[in-house]
Amino acid sequence: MARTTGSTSVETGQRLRRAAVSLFARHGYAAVSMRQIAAETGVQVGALYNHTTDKQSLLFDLLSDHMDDLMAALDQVVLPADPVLALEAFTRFHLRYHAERPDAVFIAYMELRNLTPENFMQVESQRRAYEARLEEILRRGKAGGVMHVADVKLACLAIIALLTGVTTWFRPAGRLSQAEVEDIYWDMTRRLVDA
Amino acid sequence: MARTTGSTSVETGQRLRRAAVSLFARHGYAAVSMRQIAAETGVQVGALYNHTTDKQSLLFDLLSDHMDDLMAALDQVVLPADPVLALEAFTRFHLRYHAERPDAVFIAYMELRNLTPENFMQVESQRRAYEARLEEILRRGKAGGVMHVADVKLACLAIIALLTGVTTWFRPAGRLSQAEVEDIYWDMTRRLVDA
DNA sequence: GTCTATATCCGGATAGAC
DNA sequence: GTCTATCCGGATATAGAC
Repeated sequence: MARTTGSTSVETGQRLRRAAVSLFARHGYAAVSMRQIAAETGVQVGALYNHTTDKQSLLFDLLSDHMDDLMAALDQVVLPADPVLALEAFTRFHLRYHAERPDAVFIAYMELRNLTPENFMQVESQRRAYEARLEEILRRGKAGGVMHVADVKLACLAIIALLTGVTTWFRPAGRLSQAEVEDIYWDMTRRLVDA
Repeated sequence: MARTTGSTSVETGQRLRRAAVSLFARHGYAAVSMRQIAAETGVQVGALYNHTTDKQSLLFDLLSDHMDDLMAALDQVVLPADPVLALEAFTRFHLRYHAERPDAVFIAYMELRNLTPENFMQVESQRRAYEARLEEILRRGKAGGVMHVADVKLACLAIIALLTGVTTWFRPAGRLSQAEVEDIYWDMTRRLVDA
């Protein structure tokens, strides 16, 4: 189906990526076929290969670009010098950014094992760079005596797990609004480090 | 390869399940073939079907039995009447139980989407029953004024996410021992509810 | 209960016309 | 850039001998 005239390479490429993100999130990378992706994109199978070299590259690009976007978005946030305020800013940013892209977030941590070892290492290092930002905040808070952090690395992992877990159940039409969830989670995060 | 004499149905069935858990955890349900499972089990493909009706049933049985075992193990734990002590007991139980079966835990929350809708509903209800135990503790702690819990449901989900996240990185040979991790996570959990 | 062999289908990826 | 047609390997599951 779907328009063969008027379509540019960029547009089809975008539709392909959106289709892949949606399908991978719902069924998992390994369970989704290139035929399904083609159908969702609105082209025939062969045409996909004008926009990606193979299925693995498609997954890698989605994950790697997601991490790039996440880092770039965090860089736009002005993190206050005060560690507690910085932690609040980080918490709210993380929740909001993830709430806006549930599918991309979901595959970013569910499909890591379907990357080739080289691709996995690359994405892992991007993820560590992101976590390092949080670790730095916790380290400053601990050094300044305004947070109780027994172990910076563990607190970092705990907070990330805590916050990212929201994406597994949050629905905009649910009992709580995004803003309410954000407030409650910031409250819990703050208490977790005793700030 | 593999003994055809001296093997009983039960033994092969156990080996099959162990092989499946290990492979599913490493590569994901959809990415693992029955051939691989057969090789790891030490039998030929056809023999697998004496012990499971199909691949989907195999996954379902693993997940459902895991949830049953988890509930049964929790039932063995004597939860103190005091909510804070009960939360500590729950936290330590959860960490220890999950640390002992990293593979089973991993697939129990990674492979939910590969269940058929009916099977998914069944396992989901088992999972909710487990979470209800934690919710009850938090509800009592809040009612008794010994915990600060803005929202019981969210605190429950947050704590589960926090604790279960440990399985994604914990290795016995790592920087911290199981006991150290347990203490630090109980400390963070306690602070999270301000107990 | 396990084996070998096979039916049947679906997967990723490519070739070549338009 | 997209289409149709196809190669080819590997998937689940079954049949029938031992």
